Amino acid sequence: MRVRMAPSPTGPLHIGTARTSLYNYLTARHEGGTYVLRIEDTDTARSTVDFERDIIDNLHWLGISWDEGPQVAGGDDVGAHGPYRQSQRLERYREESARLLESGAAYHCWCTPEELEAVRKEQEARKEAPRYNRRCLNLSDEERAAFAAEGRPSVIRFRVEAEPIRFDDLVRGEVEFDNALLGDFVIVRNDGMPLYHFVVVVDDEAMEITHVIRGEDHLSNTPKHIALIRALGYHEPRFGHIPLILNADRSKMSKRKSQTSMTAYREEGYLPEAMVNFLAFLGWSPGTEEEVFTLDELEDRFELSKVHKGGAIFDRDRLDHLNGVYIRALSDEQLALRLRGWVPDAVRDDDLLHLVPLIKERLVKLGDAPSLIGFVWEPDEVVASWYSPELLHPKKGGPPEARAALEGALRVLGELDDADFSADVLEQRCREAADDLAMKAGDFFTPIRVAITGRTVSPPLFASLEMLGRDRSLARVADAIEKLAEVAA
RNA sequence: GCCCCCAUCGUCUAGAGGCCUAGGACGCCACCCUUUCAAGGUGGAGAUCAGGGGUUCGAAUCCCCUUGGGGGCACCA
Repeated sequence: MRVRMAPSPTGPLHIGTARTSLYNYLTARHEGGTYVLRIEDTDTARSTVDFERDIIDNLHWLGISWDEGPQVAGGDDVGAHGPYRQSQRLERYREESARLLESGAAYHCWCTPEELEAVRKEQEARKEAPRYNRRCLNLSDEERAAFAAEGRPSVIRFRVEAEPIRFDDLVRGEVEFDNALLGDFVIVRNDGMPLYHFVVVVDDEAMEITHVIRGEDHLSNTPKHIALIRALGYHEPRFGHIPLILNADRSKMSKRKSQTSMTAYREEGYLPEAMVNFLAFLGWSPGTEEEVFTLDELEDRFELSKVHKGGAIFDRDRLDHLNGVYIRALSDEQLALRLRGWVPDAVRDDDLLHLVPLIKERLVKLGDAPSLIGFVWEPDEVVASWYSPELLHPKKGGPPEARAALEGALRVLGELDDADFSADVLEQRCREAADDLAMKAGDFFTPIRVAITGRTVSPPLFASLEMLGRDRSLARVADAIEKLAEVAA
């Protein structure tokens, strides 16, 4: 079995492309097949090497690897079926279109876009299917020669036979189309660049692809491909059309309505293993109630035959949940390592490691870390700017209660030396202080929490104090008291 | 407009004729734990299986129709 993914570098890696790539990858691995990456860059106007890099890097990031094709953006090919970039295969396409021309399966067409548009309008007015009227197929030799002599550029059209096309789709079963409804479509543009439907067929043959697994949006294009395959005398691969990933309104997932670029999710701090797990379950399930799977396990369990037919909405809540599951499953050391990019360089590795237990179970995405523990490395003024004096008030209480708690804290913290400034001791002393003041523990802690972290929601208070250290903690409590006073004045 | 595909809680899904008075997960709501928030635990609301016809002793599961949704019909991929 040989399968492939064929992204077009006309944009960053799309969630849908990633999922299709994943399904291909899993199928190849599960069946012991070969996986090929082909870059479909015939749209020279929109393709860039930067997009190619985004696609390849993100695929690697997800843990998807391939046996043939470029491994690095702009890099050399690996594999015996290259080149793997369509822009480097132009000669082959030219030869194959020449064969089609010669056999009469394709013909030159000189119609201008304006002429085509006029015909289309007429057909619409008559409620006919809009398709090419074959004017150029029926040209006399003299007319043809005249156009050619004129030097007018021409496209090459494939002559579609009026016949039913039937195939057994790997996920949908028997599907039948009537090619009599199809018009003769263009396979080579008038500037000589071959078009998608044509190159995809040429390449799949050249790369000996046996199973074409792609999005359902290609289902109705398949009869075109099969017609082309037959005209060229190629081997017909099996086709499998997987369901689409949908926007919240059930339309095909799009940039307009959803965040579709993998890079964006990566930058928010989703883990690749969570993304893979999530994507795999959008349209597939093992048929059991298990739902947390590593890539390895997916390779083992994935079966194309269990892929669904209906589309699935991309549900961020579910992704978030899974991401949390994977984050919590990481060791402190592993999580600290992953967090490195989200935390300032000034924060030392061993400090970061100590911070990890404070946030591990409240992290949804890695990118949430700064808002949770930023108070540790941000300067006092910055943290103070995060809150207004009213936030210092305990739930049931106002400025007097806040002041009492903060002054109590100032005294308690001041009594401890650096060696005793640990979460355990801190908690014990603060509880005693709360008792002395006849305050509920929670009411006593709230003003301190806000003074220290700048927020009403934070990691556990005493561990936070310990991380901050005696001097900075005292300074922040003092700042808070001052802030309270300013309002009173 | 034409062609094709699809249809189980809000969402992802289990379900391949009797195990289904439809199960799980996310989300939501309560309660417990608790210094906040999470995490965790317990419980709950939530689907007449889109609707209607068949087939069958028996249908979420098979067939047909309707409805709804989606995709495709480019000198984009």
